[in-house]
Amino acid sequence: MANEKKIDCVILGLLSHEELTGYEIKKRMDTTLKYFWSASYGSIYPALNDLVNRGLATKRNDTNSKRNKQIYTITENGRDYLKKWLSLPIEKDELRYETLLKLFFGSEKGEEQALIHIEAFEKKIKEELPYLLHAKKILNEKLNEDIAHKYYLLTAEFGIKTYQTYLEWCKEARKFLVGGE
Amino acid sequence: MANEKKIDCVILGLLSHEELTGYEIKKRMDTTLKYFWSASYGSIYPALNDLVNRGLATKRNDTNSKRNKQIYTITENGRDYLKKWLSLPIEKDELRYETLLKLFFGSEKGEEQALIHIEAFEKKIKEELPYLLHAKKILNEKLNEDIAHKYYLLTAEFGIKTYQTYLEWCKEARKFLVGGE
DNA sequence: TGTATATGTATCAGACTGATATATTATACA
DNA sequence: TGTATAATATATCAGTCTGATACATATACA
Repeated sequence: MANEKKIDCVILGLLSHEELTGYEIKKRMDTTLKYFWSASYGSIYPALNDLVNRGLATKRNDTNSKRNKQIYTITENGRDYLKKWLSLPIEKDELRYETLLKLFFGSEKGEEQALIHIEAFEKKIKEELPYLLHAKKILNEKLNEDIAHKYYLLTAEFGIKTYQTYLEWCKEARKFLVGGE
Repeated sequence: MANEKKIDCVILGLLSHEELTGYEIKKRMDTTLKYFWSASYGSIYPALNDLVNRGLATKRNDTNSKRNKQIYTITENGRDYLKKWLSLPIEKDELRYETLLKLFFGSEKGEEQALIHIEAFEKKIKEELPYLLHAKKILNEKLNEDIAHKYYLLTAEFGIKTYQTYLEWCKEARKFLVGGE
């Protein structure tokens, strides 16, 4: 145990809310989950096959659709597996910010280059923040419709608060770099 | 190009400041850099051999030490390579927080379990924050001793601000989960 | 003297990414 | 109505990196 592959757990987590295709799972990753997790096709599709083989999910061909859609559904075993994983202590929370890495080694290239990276970071955060704010608004309105919304809201709130802090830091960092101190 | 392996760049970044052994590089990763980057022995040692083969670093046996120490030094080519990488736009800033992932799927196990994860997260942040605050103090005192300290300070400040925000979020999240709304 | 901890190098199975290939269907718009 | 473009959908793979482990020596200290 404790050898739960992350990709299996994320997929089961998503399937615990709704039936999905591999493509739809990737979309959820790239929109909703991207603020704190990510996954590639190269891990999603093999994992889906594996989950079916282990009886944690079932696969059926969507006859309604004209496409060759494979719809995946979580099984009771899959739900148990997910619950067990959710009960285990967190193994790792990891930041992997290339911006901070390049800034840390910034003396090699100087202030001008550091400012470029900070401003690019600021721009990206400013672009993404509205999506989080919008999600918060919608989730607050529909808070009673689904128990899961409460948990979604907590993670959205986390993103909003940290992004706002990032923007404050950007401002200070720019000032610090330009104005000596 | 733009095919710079991250591990090569981090190592060259560290070597641009001082000569180091593989073991010391790992220590820097686990102490200073861990707030925004990480690396394992499994990538460090092969990368060091590779850097030497490509002429970006040199290796010499420490004759002073009784141990079989290999000390690595950055070359001029290595410094150029590092500078080039520092000038390239940031490819990816990534958060990988298992805490948020488990919280997002929290409805499956309920509030009690969610609180456990939030409190564990809070505890870890509270333990780590003093190190960042201490680093900030030291860096501020020695700001004039080394140009690099200015850049170290910026990343420490980033960590402090975000960690403080995390703690605020923890407080609110606990309140939100316990007190209905 | 013993033993626990720190220093130091190295390797490997397995997880995951990023890119790419391939094909079909929906949609925009001319 | 035709057609180019975007979106949907699945799949694979070389290469990167982790986490674990193995092994050996040096140092602190009891």
